[in-house]
Amino acid sequence: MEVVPAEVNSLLPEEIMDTGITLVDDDSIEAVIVSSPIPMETELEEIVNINSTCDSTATPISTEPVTVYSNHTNQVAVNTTSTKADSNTTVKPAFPSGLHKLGAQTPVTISTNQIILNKVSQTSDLKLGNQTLKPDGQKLILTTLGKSGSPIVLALPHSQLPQAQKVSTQAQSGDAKLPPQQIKVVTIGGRPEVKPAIGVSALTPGSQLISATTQPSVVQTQQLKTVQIAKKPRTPTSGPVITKLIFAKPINSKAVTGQTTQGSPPVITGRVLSQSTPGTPSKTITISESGVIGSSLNSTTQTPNKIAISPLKSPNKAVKSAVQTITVGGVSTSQFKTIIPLATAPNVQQIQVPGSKFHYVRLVTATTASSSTQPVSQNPSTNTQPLQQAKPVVVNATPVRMSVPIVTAQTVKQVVPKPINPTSQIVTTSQPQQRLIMPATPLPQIQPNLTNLPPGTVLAPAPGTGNVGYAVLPAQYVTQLQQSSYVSIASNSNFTGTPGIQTQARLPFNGAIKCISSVDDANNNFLPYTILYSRYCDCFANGEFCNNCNCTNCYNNLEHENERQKAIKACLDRNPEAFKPKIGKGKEGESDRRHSKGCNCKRSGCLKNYCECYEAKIMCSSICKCIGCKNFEESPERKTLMHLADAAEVRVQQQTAAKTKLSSQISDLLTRPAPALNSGGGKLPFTFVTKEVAEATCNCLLAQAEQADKKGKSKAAAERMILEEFGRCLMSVINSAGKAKSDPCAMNC
DNA sequence: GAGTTTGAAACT
DNA sequence: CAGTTTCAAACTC
Repeated sequence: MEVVPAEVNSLLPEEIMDTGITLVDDDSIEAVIVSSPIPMETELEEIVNINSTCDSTATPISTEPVTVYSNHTNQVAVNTTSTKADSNTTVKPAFPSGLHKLGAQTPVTISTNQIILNKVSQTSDLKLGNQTLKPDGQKLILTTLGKSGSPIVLALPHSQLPQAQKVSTQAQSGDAKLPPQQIKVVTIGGRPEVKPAIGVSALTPGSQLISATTQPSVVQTQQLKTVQIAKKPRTPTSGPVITKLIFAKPINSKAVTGQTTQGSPPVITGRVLSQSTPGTPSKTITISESGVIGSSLNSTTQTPNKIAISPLKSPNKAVKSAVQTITVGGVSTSQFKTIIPLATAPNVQQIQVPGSKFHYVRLVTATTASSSTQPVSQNPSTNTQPLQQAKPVVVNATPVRMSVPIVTAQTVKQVVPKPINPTSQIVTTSQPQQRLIMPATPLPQIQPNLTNLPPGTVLAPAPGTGNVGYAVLPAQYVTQLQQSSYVSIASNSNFTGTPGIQTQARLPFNGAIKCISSVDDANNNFLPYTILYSRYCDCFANGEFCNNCNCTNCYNNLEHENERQKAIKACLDRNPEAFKPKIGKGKEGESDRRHSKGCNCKRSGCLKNYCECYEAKIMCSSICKCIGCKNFEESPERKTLMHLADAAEVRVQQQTAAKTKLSSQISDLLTRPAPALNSGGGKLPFTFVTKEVAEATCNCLLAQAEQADKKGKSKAAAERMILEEFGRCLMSVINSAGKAKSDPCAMNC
């Protein structure tokens, strides 16, 4: 069983979507540890535990420390030291120089920082843009799409090498719990300031190193995180299980204030992890790294259905977004999302769960279901390797068929307590609105009763009950995943922008409508990024992938990441400020917030939502070029509008309160026993409004009307007379009711 | 829900 | 920089 530790998800969308997150000292980079093919997903620690418990001696562990170092000649060399005959791989930075200028001067370097880890099973070289990947028998190839001046450092410090090897040795001795052919890893750097092999932190024993180091003096240090995909011994019948892992990680941060920080480091924005096993198609691990768009991070904001890829959302938009944050070890991080290794050639099927607000997806693979998945140990106490990772919860579901009512994630996590580093503990306090459950192994059916499982939850089969496990992950990933299933390495090789992907746009699952972008011209030629994405697409403008947008020919997705990156670059070329928040902090003495460019309204008087200032609930400033602006402090129109708005709001509140009260009273009345007319005590006034009383009252009112008419009273005066008469009638009724209460015969007499 | 208005962004 | 075009959101009916 393979699992992507939920912790990995801390790098994923939400975190990045945050509009106000301030890049503090670290930005995290996760090392990805991929061990070989496994049917199920689970976190390493747990896997280790499992292995030690269930099969501690059966599986010799060999780790494959990967040493990656970068030199300053813009080459990233990946040295892999493993018990296997791995050879070195040299990867040249791929990105053309054209991209380089972005990073330095433009905070946004989304397009410039991608790292693709290809696990190469092929003998031929891969070419990605300017990069040439030489498998050399290596299992992983690290490529960087980053700026040529920004070497990506995948370095295992020389000082660490022995240790890593030692670990490997220990593992082989049977002591370790890691399965054979473990990992490879991968750390991603790619910042300009990154320098080779500095300050690499050693992972816990059994972990492999993968580190990205940054310049020590650099404020933004990168934090390592690891993704481990444990490899279990394969049974003769086992088939390849994991096909791809896709992590889409948006870029960190958008500054609410609009202030930009200098030299914001690139952040991993997305990854596609895949794994190849002998006899199976090669799989790739793609890790894209994007730059932070000159924004400071100080809060975490997430739009549920969007996959954020950059901190571009304007503050006012961000306000609308649901904020999902979790605190991990005192550090606020985004909620994790986990993408689980999928079976090869996954066939994703949506599952509707009645009553559940989550979407589930069933993944059915074509591979044999009898694979090598081993029952997961449920004895966490045997886990002696506290990895600094969050762990997916492994649930020992009864003869697992995920059809069984499963404990909620929270419960599950309690069930599987595990000593972990506090900083890596996953605390899920809020859930995305969509979840996906994906079987780690082929399964004929899912009987969904799996609500409330947080992303990252791994449902493992009970021992001896089969090979099916599930993991919960956000729906958008599945959408992306599904799309990406069409993408092969070949498509990835289109990094140069070759018009290879064309017209194959696929509608999202629920496909909606928006972002209609052309892909072909009349000659059926590929139209490059300039029109790939509608500049009017909010998702794109906000640095998000489209998801459930109803787009037509939408390229704003993971599958078309290359084109998308180009589009981003194009936008930035046109306007370096394109993705910066429109609402920023004003000058000294001005209001706290103001539009960065100012509005240009002509007809709306800046008092409608057409005006970006008004929409942001700020007043126009000196930089606005609006005509007939009424959106200033002393504007009577504005004040009137504000008063009206306030009054309307108050009215709504009052109405709501009145309705609530009335509803409560009616409910109360209905629940009371019917008043006994002869009880002498429970009579209510309305019980005295008989037909006769009503007729008499109406006669009185008519009489008043006639009298007013005779006297030549005005309409208003007549109405007043009638109302006064009506009041007297009501008083009479009430008085009669009061008397009747004290004297039951009063009304009858 | 369809049609109109509006202004941002792109284009020339 | 200014005028025009395109587009999606806001608005109106």
